[in-house]
Amino acid sequence: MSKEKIIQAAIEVFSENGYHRASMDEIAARAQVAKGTLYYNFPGKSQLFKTVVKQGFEDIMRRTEADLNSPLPIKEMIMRTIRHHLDLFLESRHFSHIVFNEISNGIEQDVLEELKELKRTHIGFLAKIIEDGKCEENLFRDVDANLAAVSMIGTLESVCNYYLNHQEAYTREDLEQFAFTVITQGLFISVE
Amino acid sequence: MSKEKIIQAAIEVFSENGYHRASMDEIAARAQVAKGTLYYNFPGKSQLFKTVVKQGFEDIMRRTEADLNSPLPIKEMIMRTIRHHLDLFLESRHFSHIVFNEISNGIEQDVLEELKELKRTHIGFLAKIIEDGKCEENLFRDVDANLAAVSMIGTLESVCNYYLNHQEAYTREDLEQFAFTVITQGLFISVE
Amino acid sequence: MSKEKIIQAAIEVFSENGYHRASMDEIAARAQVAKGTLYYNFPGKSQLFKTVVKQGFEDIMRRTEADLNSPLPIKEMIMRTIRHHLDLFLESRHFSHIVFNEISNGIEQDVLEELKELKRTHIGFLAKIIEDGKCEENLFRDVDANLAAVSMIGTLESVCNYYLNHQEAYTREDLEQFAFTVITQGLFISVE
Amino acid sequence: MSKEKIIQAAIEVFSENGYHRASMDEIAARAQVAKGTLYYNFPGKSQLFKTVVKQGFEDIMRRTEADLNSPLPIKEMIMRTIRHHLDLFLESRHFSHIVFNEISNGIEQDVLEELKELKRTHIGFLAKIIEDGKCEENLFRDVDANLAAVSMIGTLESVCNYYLNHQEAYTREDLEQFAFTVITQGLFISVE
DNA sequence: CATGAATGAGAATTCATTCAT
DNA sequence: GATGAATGAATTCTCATTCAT
Repeated sequence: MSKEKIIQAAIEVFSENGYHRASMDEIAARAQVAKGTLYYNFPGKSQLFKTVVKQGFEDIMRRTEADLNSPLPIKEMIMRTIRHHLDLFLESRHFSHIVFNEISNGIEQDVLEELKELKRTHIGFLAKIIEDGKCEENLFRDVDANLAAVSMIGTLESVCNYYLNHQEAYTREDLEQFAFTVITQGLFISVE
Repeated sequence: MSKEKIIQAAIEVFSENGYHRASMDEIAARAQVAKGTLYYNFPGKSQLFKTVVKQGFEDIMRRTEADLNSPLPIKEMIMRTIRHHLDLFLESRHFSHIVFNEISNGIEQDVLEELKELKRTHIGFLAKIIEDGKCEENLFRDVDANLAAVSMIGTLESVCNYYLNHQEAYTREDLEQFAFTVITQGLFISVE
Repeated sequence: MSKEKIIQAAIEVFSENGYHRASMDEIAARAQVAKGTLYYNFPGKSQLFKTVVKQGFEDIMRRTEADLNSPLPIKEMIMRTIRHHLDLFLESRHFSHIVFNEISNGIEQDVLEELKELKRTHIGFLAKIIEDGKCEENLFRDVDANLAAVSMIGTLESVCNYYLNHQEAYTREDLEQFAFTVITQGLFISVE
Repeated sequence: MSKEKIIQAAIEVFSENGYHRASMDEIAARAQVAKGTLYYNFPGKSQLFKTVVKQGFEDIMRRTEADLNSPLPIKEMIMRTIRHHLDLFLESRHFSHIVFNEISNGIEQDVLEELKELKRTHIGFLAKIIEDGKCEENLFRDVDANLAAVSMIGTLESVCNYYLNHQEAYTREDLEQFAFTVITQGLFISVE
């Protein structure tokens, strides 16, 4: 059906170009529908973008959640969470960038609000994993869980971006290992 | 003189809107010069952007360097580096975002190349601080210094972004403390 | 439909102003369509120009060819060819000028190449008429047919241009007669 | 002095680009003077253009006249006239094109009038050579001398243009010979 | 449901010209 | 005489959106 084709095309185009550089023309072309069809299915560019972003967030949360169903040690949970986020970030670099960062630019206020809400949900989702970990195994440092979630996302996104430009220097496993280490243990060897 | 006024206006406008949303019209208006004056002083939008970004990078590196030239313990150096980056990020939120993330979107190829070079320089600058620290005090974990630099930037930017939307919940000192902790020690309390 | 209206308007505007003085705004206004419609139908100014020129060339060749179908004495064929070219040149003075001369200025290289090709085709078309004449009636001097074609066009265009500025002094018939004489017999009465 | 440098630069730039594509910036750069200096010496672009065109006309007329002041047979006079015009046309292809054709486009009315006057003078100059020939040797056909002059210019310009694009196929001598033949005797071998 | 022709507001860029020094 | 920074009108082109079919 058109709607699904459009969303897939939109994911591609937004991912490759960012919100502003992405054009409805190209999305339509990529989806192999007429431009009018875009507007038949979505009220406008920003709404289409919202749908795409929403799907991305839901996707990563669903994937992560599914993988965390069975009771696992915290370390393993964090490792898996990192892995799922790396997957998403490496699949569609710009998309993740948009999702986590570009939400602010030139989008209608109301859509913007919804996007921020989605972002909050995602941060909350990660924060909850962290909070749960705190209670269960007393492994986490007593820091604000939201900030912790946010810093984790920032690290992952930034590191992925660098990796994508220097793939010759690292393997995907290096990346995972590095991310896990730096997120959980930081840069210093030990602090009294 | 016009050139300086334009750069200041451009910093503002690019910071507030990102590269694509920023219009030469608004930059000219903000700088209180005619649109032609922009093109008299800069070959085009992307070149102006490059100038602005360059200035930002040089600024933060100069500031940081100036503050680090006396011999200091590593911890203090990292703390100050973090502080300077937070300063920049909080001063011009979108600007830092652009500088560290948006460098990829729809900018002329040649300018893009120069921007990437600037970015590499900055990463190298941070990596060097980390490398030096490794040698001198044996405090750093043996991780890749470039990835370490990149992850640090990612954390700081992401955390700043969150902070700017939740200023009521945290103080600037909270932020600094959190960033320092999470960057140097990670989220976990102890590791065997 | 828009496309045809635009081409007609473009012929007018290009004819009256030449390529560079012609503005897309005016073409749009003359065609009574929005500016965007121009760009919906043609990729840009130079492509629109190319279309217009192409149509002009095809037009004159078609008209001439149609009139030369039946077997005619060479003299009559040349006369008719001259007549058709005068028609075109007098109809749209600048257009013909552009077509035959302005092809060189500030047009994208690829479009320019196509225009030159069109011009070559037209020269070849005239040269063929001349070549055929040579064989059939042994009337033509043994000169290079391409140069002959080119000099014929030059004479006609130049003479038309002058005529358009001095219409009070000559009739259209004078013009035709003069062109025929000077092209076929030259300025001198007789040469041994 | 500046004035002369500017004129030389202007000749070059107008020749290479035509009136509209030529920019005052480039003329200034080519003349190695500041842009203001152009306007100090000439009231504006069109006036500068007029000066340049005037100089071109005067130049060719002077050269031709100098070469024709000894008594010569008509044929030789025509040959020399053709030769001088070919010289000019081949030296600065676009310039001659401008001089003989582009004078009409988007130039201020008053300057345009002066340019037309210059053109008329040149046509008159050629027409006079033809008229004189008529009287003296009774060699010329009894055609309008102005039209004859104009058609001669058209032939020469058109043929030069073609030659410049096909230099591999003809020599300069071929060109001269062809031009002389076609102008004086036309394309047909004999007429009853 | 779907189309695609048409729109028009807005953006970047060019360039002849002015003017204070 | 000469300069060059500054101007702003004009120009090409883009693209989200609308609407009749």
